[in-house]
Amino acid sequence: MSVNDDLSALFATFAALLQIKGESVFKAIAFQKVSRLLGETSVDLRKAAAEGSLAEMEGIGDSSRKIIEDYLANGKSADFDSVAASVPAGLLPMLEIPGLGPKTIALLWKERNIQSAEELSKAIDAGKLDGVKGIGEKKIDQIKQGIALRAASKGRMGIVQALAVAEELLARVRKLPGVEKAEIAGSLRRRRETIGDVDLIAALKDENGGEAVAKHFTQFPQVERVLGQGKTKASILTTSGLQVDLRLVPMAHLGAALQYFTGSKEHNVRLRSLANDQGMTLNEWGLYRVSDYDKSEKKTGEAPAVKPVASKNEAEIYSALGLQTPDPLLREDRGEITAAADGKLPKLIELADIRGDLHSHTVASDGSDTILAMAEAARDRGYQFLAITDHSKSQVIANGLDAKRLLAHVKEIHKIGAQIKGITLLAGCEVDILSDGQMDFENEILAELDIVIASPHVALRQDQEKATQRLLRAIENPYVNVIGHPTGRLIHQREGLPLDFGPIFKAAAESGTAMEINAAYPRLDLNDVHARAAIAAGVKLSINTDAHSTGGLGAMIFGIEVARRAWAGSVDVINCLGVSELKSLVRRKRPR
DNA sequence: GCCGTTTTCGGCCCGACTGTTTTCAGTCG
Repeated sequence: MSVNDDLSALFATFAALLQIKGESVFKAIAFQKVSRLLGETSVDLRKAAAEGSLAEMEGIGDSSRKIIEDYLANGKSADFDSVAASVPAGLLPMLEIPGLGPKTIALLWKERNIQSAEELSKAIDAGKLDGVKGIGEKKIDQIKQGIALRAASKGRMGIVQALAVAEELLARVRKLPGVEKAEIAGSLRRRRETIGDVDLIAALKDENGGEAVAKHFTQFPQVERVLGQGKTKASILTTSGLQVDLRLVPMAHLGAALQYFTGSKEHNVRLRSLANDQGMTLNEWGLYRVSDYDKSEKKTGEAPAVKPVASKNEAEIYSALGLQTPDPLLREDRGEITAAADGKLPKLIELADIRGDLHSHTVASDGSDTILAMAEAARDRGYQFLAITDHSKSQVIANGLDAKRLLAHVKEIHKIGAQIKGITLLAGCEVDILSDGQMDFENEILAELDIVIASPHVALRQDQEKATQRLLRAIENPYVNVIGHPTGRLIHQREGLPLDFGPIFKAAAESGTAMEINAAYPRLDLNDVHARAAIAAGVKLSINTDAHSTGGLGAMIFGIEVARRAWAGSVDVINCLGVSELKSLVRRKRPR
């Protein structure tokens, strides 16, 4: 964990503590914002504090600045510690129980001295919650279910798995008789790397047909448990442990619902605030003039009885607010609304811009297909080139190639490349970056290759200083063209190297070394935030699948989506170059 | 706690749903 991550976590916990203590919700929200800001920024907080530029970051005021400075100087925050000491630590995880919020947690603590989820379960079973004011039989039941639900749902699911579940359900929803149109919304539509729950939106053929559609939905074979069901919404837990909410709206309001439920929450808050500035109000039904809206009759679950400024599709809503429509993947309140207002949203990279994959494996190391099979599969995808990059000798477990085998492999790749039509094969290697930054092969060997990917595979628990120096040394090697999966992280499994990206991106930009977005789940490494910082530093990206079979080449789309979330255009990605441009890129870095 | 091209004080996004209540509080997304 970097110091940025540590501080981000500290502010998130601080916000939760304030909520439970019942302090101003705005104070808690302010700290939540600081937490998000620190988690996503590429600014090195240690440097920013030293230069006195902390206060320049929007959202960080005097109090937050002092907490950060205190933490940097002393390894802890006195403000935080004194608040933390006044609230039992066991209360914080209770916030994860659905249906249980800070007010109820505080109430149970004060009235019944309940200090953890375990104590809460016991108290419910022993009937000790009877007689607490504001907590009735149903509420107790709801809490009980919430505890069971938290145990049943497995937390956040990886995007690849969640997408598969969601698309299967979406196909079924689209076939239901009452449904005109249906789409995925929520964080899955934004393609976040992990998904808490899935939001589906369905437009009804008949406004009153919601109940029937909801009923069908709850009877799908994927349903493990029904969490709720009405005429505008149904909620289920799937057999795979994923919560899926289906929203049912009239066709005329589909755009507004899609916008609203795609979010993110922060994007929507900023957008609605912008609407207010312009005398309008935005909600899940549409964009309305405040003067009209205030006069309208509003019934719960029905569209307001007044003509909206916009509601049919997302584009007309953004347009009415004077904005370009940001791609769903950009809607994270990371500057997209300001850019949209200035007409400066980037032209994002697309799958069709990709001309080849620069990182793949064959049976020579730990892949399962031959050079020829991989080449044909790449050609079938319309690629102009494919780099074969099997592992180097240190990767014994992956049957890594020693120098002799590698040189024979290079010959073989070139031989097959000369025979096959319609695609250029590049003979490369995924060379291990050893723990001190040395390459797993001598430069004389690397010089025989068309392209070199250098990746960290071992010693992934190094401290920031060591890990950063290690990658810097690799970047400075004239034969290294791409740093593969730079952090080595595995989502949900491994943190990866705690790199200081500032100097790394600077060195990569100056030397003409690309940084990889490894498209294979659970790598997705670099992630969206770091990839965006890389682009800002002038670094070129390389999006690769790290395919270990012909099927693995299909993961490219997930790398593209990370790149889009990083605001990347095709000019930022070397996989969009032609073969000769690519070769001259490699040549430029090498000694003459 | 943070912010300001109407503000250095007074706001801070919005609606649905649920439960415990007779008019509202809490939770959620």
